[in-house]
Amino acid sequence: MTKIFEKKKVEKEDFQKKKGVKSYSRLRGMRDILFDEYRYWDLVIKKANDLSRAYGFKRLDTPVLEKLEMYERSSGKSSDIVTKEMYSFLDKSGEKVALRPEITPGLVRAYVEHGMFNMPQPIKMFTIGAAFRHDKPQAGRYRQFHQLDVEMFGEAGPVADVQLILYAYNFFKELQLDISIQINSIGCKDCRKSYLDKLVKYYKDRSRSPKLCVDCKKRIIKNPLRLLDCKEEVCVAMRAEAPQMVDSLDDGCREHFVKVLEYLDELGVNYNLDPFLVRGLDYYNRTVFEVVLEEASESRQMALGGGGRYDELVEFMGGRPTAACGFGLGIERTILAIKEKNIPLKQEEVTDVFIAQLGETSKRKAMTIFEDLRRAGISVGQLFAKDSLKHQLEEANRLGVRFSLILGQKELSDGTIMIRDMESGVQEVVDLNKTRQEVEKRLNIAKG
RNA sequence: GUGGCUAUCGUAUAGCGGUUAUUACAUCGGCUUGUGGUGCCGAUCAUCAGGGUUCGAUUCCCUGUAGCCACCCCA
Repeated sequence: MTKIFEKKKVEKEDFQKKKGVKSYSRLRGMRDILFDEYRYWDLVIKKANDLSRAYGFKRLDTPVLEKLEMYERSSGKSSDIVTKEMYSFLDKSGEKVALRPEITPGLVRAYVEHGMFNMPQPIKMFTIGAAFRHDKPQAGRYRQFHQLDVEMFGEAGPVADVQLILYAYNFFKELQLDISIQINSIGCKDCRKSYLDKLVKYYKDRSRSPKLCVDCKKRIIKNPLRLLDCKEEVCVAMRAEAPQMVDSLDDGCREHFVKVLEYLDELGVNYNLDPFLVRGLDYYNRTVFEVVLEEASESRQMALGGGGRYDELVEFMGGRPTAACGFGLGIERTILAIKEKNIPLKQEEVTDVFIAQLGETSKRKAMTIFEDLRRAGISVGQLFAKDSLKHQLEEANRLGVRFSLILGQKELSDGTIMIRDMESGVQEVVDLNKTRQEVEKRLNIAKG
């Protein structure tokens, strides 16, 4: 290290020590959402609001912090999300609480707690908010991430499933992303039971079970359904011959699933039947689906969203037996996909006119004019914090305004104000009392 | 949680045992003390942290941290 360098470094450290300060950085897997990023957020949130309105879903937000027990019960005490990834801790009163690892349970809780079964069914709701999982971070995967969550309670028929899938489908399509829907039915608790017996029997066969990977040897006992989505080569090969859930559906479940698919065909929704699709949460039954990006070019193959039916969950969470279904989709992942596809964003909001001031008295007057123009619906830029005209016009230029108003001592004493055309550089002096009219006149001409 | 790759000004980068650590954009100042956009001049700003090897480390090694990639899982 050179001497100069060393000296500088020591100075910096000394400075920090003397002041008693240090700098901090974000926690791992956490992100700040900066100004430019918000342009994407606005786009996505607007699409969510528009579609929710169109399909009749209303917004409902619940707290990010809830009782730990609630997630253990709903998402499943054995699920990875609950056992390995949840941020849970004791609060100051000693209560076991958790930051939500997913959003659905909170919405179910709200449905039950507010007695929504007494309202006209179905109840259709959506929420946009943060969820937390202590995962190992990667692109599109953060410890605090945001989901759009859409749920429908009190409708058992296939139209409910279809409307949700359609919502998800249109959401991505209208954001110009090429996605496909992976869909499957995992039956109800009755027919799934007999299916699982068949499945376990298949895998326990002496010709197969010794070859299974380590994880699958556990799965066969703990959660046999998950045998199906193992990525190990041997296990993938083995599952080709395995009995499929769709063949074991009972009459009710089969009829339901067939109807869902018929509707989707009718509506022209591009879907893939995936007999091995199972989801990571315990509460699903019948229809399950995932949204994946079509682009084969990207090696990254992350689900943008997923959901399904959970007809038992409301009762399981202490409510009246209520059929329900829903889905969640990742905001960050959606934005990542939009960025990777280079989908152009709308231009930022334009500012119509800038007001510059020179000197204390004109600053006061300029602030009043700013308010007048603002109330008249004109979008006005300003930099009252700086006094030099140079700085102010620089800012005006950054904002891309068509006209700048300049108010100095001279204008103020004459009762006038200067209007500068930023393209031509032509400046005119007009009556201060007619500022608004003069601005409006010029803006109208400029806009044609 | 497991394995791999990476880490230089705000951003994007060059250098790879001895340099005044490169360049561009951005930022700030000046040319122009009441005038922006293009021009010219100048300035500020970085080797992720800690240890080791070495006469000497930004460069090599180890550990930590963070990001990325694959897996696990999922959004």
